[in-house]
Amino acid sequence: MTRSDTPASDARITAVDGSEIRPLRADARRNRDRVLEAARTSFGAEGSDVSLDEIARRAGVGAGTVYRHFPTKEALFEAVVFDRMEELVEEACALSDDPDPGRAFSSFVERLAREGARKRDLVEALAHDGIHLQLGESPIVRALTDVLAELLCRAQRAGAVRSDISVDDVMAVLTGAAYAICHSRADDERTRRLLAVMFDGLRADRIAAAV
Amino acid sequence: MTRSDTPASDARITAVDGSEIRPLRADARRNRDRVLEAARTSFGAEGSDVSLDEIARRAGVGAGTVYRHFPTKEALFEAVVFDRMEELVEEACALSDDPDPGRAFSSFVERLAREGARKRDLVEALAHDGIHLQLGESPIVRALTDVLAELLCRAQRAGAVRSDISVDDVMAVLTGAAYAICHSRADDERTRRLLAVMFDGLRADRIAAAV
DNA sequence: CACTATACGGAACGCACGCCCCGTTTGCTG
DNA sequence: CAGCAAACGGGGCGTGCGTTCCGTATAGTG
Repeated sequence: MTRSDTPASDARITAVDGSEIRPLRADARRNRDRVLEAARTSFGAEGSDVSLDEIARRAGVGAGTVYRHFPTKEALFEAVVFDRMEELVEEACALSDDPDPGRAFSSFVERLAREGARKRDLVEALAHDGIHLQLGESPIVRALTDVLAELLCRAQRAGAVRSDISVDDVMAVLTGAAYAICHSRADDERTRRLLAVMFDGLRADRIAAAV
Repeated sequence: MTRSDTPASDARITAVDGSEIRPLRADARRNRDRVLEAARTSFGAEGSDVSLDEIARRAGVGAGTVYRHFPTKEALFEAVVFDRMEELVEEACALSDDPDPGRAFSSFVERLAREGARKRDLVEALAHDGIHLQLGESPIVRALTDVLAELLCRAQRAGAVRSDISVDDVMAVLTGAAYAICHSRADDERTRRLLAVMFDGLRADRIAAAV
């Protein structure tokens, strides 16, 4: 959804640019939500290469209806990704005042990695893979990066995370971890081990000499 | 190439099943090599979603010629990947009798990660992403896994690598690292840092409590 | 209830891609 | 050099997918 926190929360819609738009008709809103939900499921499970007809079918809607709400497949994909990122940013903000910076960082990193491991669209978006997001440097990505940077910086100052890496490095590590988990048919145990390797690699103590 | 170490090393060809086939005509062999070379470049740079016509064009050859040598696009992709893996297995075997098991393991893992970071087909193959390889459990993949297992086991016994992970875990980590590197526009410095994080995570000392 | 703007669905279009076919060319052999 | 099997190339076919269009249905309004 372009705006509005929960589906069908309000009849009024705010476009991306902030301008007010006439409220949608009831059936239109319902269909829009269905499409978005189907898209979340489909893109999450299979990534951006699910066909739009398939999404329309799963939403119980004609293809034309999808295009009335989202000008392009890419726009629909972006909407899904943005929603997910928005949720993540909120969660990260909630962790911002955790008294233990190391724990706050770890919690969020694990959350993001696990989310990415089950939502292929997220990995694609973070890795600039598959559909190319126009707004690769959009406000949401920016917000996510910023809040992660905040958590990282605090964790580094607290001596919980190695000091030689940047936010972008962490994002790359996260992306790789999520990709590895969801593409290696990882069960819970393997997922746990892969995350453990990642976390040990991110820790501050014993920075290894480069090989 | 289905067999034969260097392009145009011999006029005789051995098919996948080991049966002898009449030697190729000179122009056929030359074109076959050109196609394979173009495919290596294309698949390496862009992954499996380069069009076959594009590969044919880069090879200076008609599409029909490609299909005379490789029955399907997938077969061509497999041929490229198999070649790469064969090279890697050879390198790994050469490291097998290194007196320092930890170093041998590290060298190969770094080699594999860096190779994957520059050859998208490899990452796709290892991650079962993109084109689905029929021979996902082919001899070459098996060989690569086995030789890596050997290196890993020795490194673990020597106390250089954490003992709680399996070959499949290491393959997953490698895949993720390669993916992260090639999809984050990583320069040399970032690549070095990402590899450092991976290696630190793989080390034996200080296995962190799971988060 | 009638009327209209709004929204719907799915047939249709254009395009790109994997793959095949066949008239033509070319390397090999006697 | 002649003859033929082998190989070539690129036009063409079928399919799937993103996108558009338009005749039909319906929610909102007075």
